[in-house]
Amino acid sequence: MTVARSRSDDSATVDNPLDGLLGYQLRRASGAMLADLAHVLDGPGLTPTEASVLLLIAHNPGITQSEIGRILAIQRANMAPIAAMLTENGLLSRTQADGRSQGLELREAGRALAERVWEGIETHEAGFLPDMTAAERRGLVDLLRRVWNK
Amino acid sequence: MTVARSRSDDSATVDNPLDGLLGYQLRRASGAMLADLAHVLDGPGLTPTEASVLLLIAHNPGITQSEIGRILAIQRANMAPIAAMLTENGLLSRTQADGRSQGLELREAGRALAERVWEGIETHEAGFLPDMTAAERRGLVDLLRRVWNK
DNA sequence: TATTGTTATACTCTATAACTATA
DNA sequence: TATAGTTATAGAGTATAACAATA
Repeated sequence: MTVARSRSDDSATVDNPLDGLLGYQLRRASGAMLADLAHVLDGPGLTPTEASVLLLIAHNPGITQSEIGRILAIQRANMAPIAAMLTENGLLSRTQADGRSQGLELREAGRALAERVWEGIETHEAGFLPDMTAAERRGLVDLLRRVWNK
Repeated sequence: MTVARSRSDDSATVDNPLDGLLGYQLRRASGAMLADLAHVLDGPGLTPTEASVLLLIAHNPGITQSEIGRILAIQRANMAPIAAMLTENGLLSRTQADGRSQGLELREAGRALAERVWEGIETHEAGFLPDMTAAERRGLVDLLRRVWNK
């Protein structure tokens, strides 16, 4: 028999109605991984968003700011300072593609940093749910992709 | 045989190296559900955070602000304006527990709103991954809980 | 007309520091 | 000493509007 516990009982088990919600668990899980990632990226001196842009350019030399924004869900207006920062730090070079758009590609320092960032991310990723097989992990990632994609 | 496509090809398939990352997929999935939830809560006039506080109080009458903050990962300092807003809108009543802490419980309007909010959330949740069994969904939620909990 | 890059700006969310009153 | 509630503030992250140049 369970007894209704007074809320002044400090160690009381709290009934969290959000606990079974997909949206709530996504928020908490995402927040936890993002906080850990931010810590990992302190070394390289990048924010998670900047790192994602760096990696996307590394894999797609010649991509434009607008294209990056569409893929990563970053507003065009918010891409400008990110691209400017990467350029000022000597990580990125811009080549005029047509009169209004410029293709982005990494300089040598950018490629080296992207490699370092990627290694950090792999370690970071492995730290979460380490007791899953690669197949199970892939299944989870595929499921999450279906939540927002398409 | 695949051919390296020029980046000036607008419909080019972009190689997104983040696509297989758990952290990235969590971020995108969480963002999509949060945006949809915010839209759902436009009616009740609450933010997702305010709604989560409302529901937690509904299920735990007498709970304190600090306790809510610990459970939902909201700073004590950020709980103050939320509790003030709910009180000013006649949703919440405060009862002095001891000299420094006050137990929170919903007023009748708060209970009614919590009920309405919960129904909205259930519809919202059902809109994502509707082609899953209840057991599959529970499995996913349990997995996500392990990502950040403990 | 639509798109690219840009600037300026506002708004939300979250984090920190400091203070008081109390335990 | 530690905790509860509060205020003030600062920093991200993100959103909108507008503009010039170009397609």
